Amino acid sequence: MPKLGMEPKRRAALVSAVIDEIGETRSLDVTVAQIARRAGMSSGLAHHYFGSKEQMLIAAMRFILAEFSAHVRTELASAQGPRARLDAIIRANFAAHVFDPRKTSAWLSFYALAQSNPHAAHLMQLYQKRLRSNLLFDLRQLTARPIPIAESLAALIDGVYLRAALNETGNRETTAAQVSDALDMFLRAQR
Amino acid sequence: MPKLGMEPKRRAALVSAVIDEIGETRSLDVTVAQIARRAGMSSGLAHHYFGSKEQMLIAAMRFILAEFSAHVRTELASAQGPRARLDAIIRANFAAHVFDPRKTSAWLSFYALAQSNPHAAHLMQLYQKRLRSNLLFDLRQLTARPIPIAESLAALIDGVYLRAALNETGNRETTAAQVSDALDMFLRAQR
Amino acid sequence: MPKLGMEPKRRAALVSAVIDEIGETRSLDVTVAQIARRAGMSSGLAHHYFGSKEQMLIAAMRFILAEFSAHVRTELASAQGPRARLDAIIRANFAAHVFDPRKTSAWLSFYALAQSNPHAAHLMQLYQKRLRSNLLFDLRQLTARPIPIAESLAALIDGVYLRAALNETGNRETTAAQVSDALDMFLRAQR
Amino acid sequence: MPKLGMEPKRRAALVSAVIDEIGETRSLDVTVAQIARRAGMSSGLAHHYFGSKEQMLIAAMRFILAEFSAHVRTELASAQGPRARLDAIIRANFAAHVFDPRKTSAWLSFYALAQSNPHAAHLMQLYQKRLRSNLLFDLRQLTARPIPIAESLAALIDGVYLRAALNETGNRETTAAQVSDALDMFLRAQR
DNA sequence: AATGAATGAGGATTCATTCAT
DNA sequence: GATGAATGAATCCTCATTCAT
Repeated sequence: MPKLGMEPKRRAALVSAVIDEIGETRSLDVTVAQIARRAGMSSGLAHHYFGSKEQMLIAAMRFILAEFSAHVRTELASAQGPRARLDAIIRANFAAHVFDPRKTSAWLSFYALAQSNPHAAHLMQLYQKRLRSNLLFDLRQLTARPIPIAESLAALIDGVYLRAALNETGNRETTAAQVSDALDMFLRAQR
Repeated sequence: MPKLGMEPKRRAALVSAVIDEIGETRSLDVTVAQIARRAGMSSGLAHHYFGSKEQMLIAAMRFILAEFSAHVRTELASAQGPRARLDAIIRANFAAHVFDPRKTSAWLSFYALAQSNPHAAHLMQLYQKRLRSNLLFDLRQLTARPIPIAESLAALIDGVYLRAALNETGNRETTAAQVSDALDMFLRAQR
Repeated sequence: MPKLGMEPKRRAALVSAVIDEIGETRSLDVTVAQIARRAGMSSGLAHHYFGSKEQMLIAAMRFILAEFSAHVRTELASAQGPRARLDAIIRANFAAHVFDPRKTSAWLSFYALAQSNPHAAHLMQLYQKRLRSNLLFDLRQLTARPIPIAESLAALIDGVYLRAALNETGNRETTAAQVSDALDMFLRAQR
Repeated sequence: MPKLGMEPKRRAALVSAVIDEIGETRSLDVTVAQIARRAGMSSGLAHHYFGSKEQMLIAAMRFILAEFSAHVRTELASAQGPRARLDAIIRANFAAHVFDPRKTSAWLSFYALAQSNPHAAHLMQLYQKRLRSNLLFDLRQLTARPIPIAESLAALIDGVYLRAALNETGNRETTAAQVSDALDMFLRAQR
């Protein structure tokens, strides 16, 4: 059974299985056995690749974050001008794959995990810093008080995401528009 | 040793212990034994009063919610006019005892729990509905489009709270002011 | 099922089960489940009382040591004069219950354990110190060079015990006599 | 990479790794993976050469025994007369490489293993028989009662070694002298 | 009411061994 | 020969829950 170059595939399958499993149970109370079974391998192999359950969870979190970052970059690439770029960021935050119930469920669980797990906390801070600096970069060109707006906007994005994750209404278009509108208000109020 | 009228005290001690324990471990991974010990009784007695661990968690969540609601009412009682009342609500959301790390930690954990536990989900919805209707009541007197503003404001409050819970910066005055400012922007933009 | 005052009984039953189990498998590779079953309880309860498997092993070692010490004291109590006391000590080291295959097997395993386990090492040192000081006390009255004789005698006792444990010849009378004879030679040589 | 004549080297490397690993962990709780890694090969290859972990342990024990035997022969070769030969044997038992903590640690672990493992028991008996017959051969020329002295001397050697293994005092010169002195006493007492 | 003894299922992790390549 | 992927049984330990007293 052992094949060459299986490691990346196995790891990817496990990370995906972690997200699926969290999405299905809607909690972090998933067992390594469940994850491994879903990924089509034994629990022993899962440990062989990740060392511990915690590492699997962190890898899943990292994956979601990386995927999200990639999406932000893609959206930004095709945006013209600071206001359009801000909309691109907002859109990325509420894109289909980010809003996928499996992902929102995982993300919300990771918020809780970040309270007690240093690795998760670190990743969460990374996400927050990136969002903040992305927002600041464009806001600086649009307003004289970019910092409070960036912070409010970041909080708003997280808050909207949080509520959406909990209610699973999933009205994505509305959601992104709602945040974009709020941004308009912030900007107009500064004038 | 059985005394009359102990039940309310025992239940209160347990609820308090649940919150303390969650606050200390910063997660829901607390054991009934830990909770009971902290509350000064045996784990058997804890079960006697609550039937299950889940009920203890729900009771703790309910307690936090009730305490918060009471605080909102108190703040509202001394507020004059719709704008002042909105500030009262905002203030209540970031009051010392609500912002207490033990409470934010518990609240964030409950967010995660609400995904998989129907009782927790129900309480969470209750909280959200109350906040929404409280905001709407006053916003209706200040703007022609109260609903989107209420929703954005609610999301902002939750987002700010979420970020605070994670970062434990705990700069409460700033936080409340930040949200109040955002509200001003929302209102001004509507004019 | 829970009864009052069960703890001492349970602990004693577990300690005895540990020794029996080690004696039967003739190694430390015994499982908590086996021990608990032999002691007539669940593995959970075994952990409840001892916290860990290691603690159970240490408790068993401590028990054997205590039992041995008590026996030495008993033998010493009825011995008259230094030479007779030394014989009493030697006799105690090869008494029936000490020479019980279950005990020798456990003791030999503990020798190995003492290499890597600090608690076991500590108990082993305790045993060695006691033996040494017991021997020295009487040797001081019989010879001008008590220390080397005490050390040789202690090593001889341990060596004879070790060989007996391995070979299970169990010729106890011969064994004790052999050591006593050696002691005579040591003493005569000093004169 | 397969080279001719690698087998003896691989086996030697593994045997050496077993001893090092036991010496380092001071217990038999070493994994095949650790051993193989230390020997610079995969765990699969280790099995290929030895078939099982048990065989590796036995091979290590056999190696130590063979090395020791060779050393005894060397020492004996340069000894003149029975008393000197006995000293040679004693010296060999406490020679630097035999007294090496890695070796004493392994040897003590093998004592424990010999209780439950027939192969280990067999090797242990082999060692004991050889020591006994070596001692007897020369004692016969020095005393009328060679057997009890041989047995006491063997026990003394093992006991001293055991204590040294546990305490790691490693005062080799003293140790050998102590045993040689004891032998003198035994012999003098017989006269 | 109150205790804490008792259970036993469940879960993470380890590891010798096998085997496809 | 050589690798290391893969398995899965085994084991320690935890913990919610029950229940005799």
